[in-house]
Amino acid sequence: MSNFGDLIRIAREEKGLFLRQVAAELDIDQAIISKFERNERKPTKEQVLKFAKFYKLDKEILLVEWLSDKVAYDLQDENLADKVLKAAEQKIKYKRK
Amino acid sequence: MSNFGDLIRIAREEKGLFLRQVAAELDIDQAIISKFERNERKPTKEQVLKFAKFYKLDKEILLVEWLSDKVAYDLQDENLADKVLKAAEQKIKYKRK
DNA sequence: GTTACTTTTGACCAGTTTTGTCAAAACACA
DNA sequence: TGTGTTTTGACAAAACTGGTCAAAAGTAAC
Repeated sequence: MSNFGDLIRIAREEKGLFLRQVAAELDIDQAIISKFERNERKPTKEQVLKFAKFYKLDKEILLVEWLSDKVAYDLQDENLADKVLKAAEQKIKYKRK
Repeated sequence: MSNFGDLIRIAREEKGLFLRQVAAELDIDQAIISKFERNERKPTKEQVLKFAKFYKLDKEILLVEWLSDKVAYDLQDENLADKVLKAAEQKIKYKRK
């Protein structure tokens, strides 16, 4: 199962870059990027888009990864997760009208 | 489409109680309960459980309503909502192992 | 083991968001 | 108008986030 951190760590390693370099390029502290890569902290949406652009990753894929990490995190210790997701789906559909 | 606020407002009206009375009973400021009922504020989990107990509503139903409101809110302006929910579902399933 | 480097950890701060309190305003209705 | 309920909004307190930094831990060559 993939997650946001893995995606950006793999992208960085494939390009052979150090945290320091990415940090300088994106103007984000390297300690924070380290935490993003280990899923210890969640980036903001702007940061997600920065990563997508810099690593040339599909914006949508990265955003979905990021948001679903967040949702899964919110529901992690809820045994009601399935019901919640179904209900949320209905509500979102409803709002679209 | 139901939501947390409607459920507790209807429950209160069915019992013919005033906000003041519920507030005293649950030790929550009546202004806040008024806001919960109009979905202007989100309660904490503890508060959700207090309402379930007091109104004798099914705990699970109320929690699902509350959590799905939250998830739907988080994803409201994301056109990726469907993909996000599917991905989150997979992640939760995966974590269960 | 020492050196030279990268990554991780944790303490701290600042800014934002959330939650609670309260009283006044708005509303309902006899 | 008078008596009650509900809603609103300003404010404070508490909790949460996001960023900064330096020290600690890890890695590899020598």
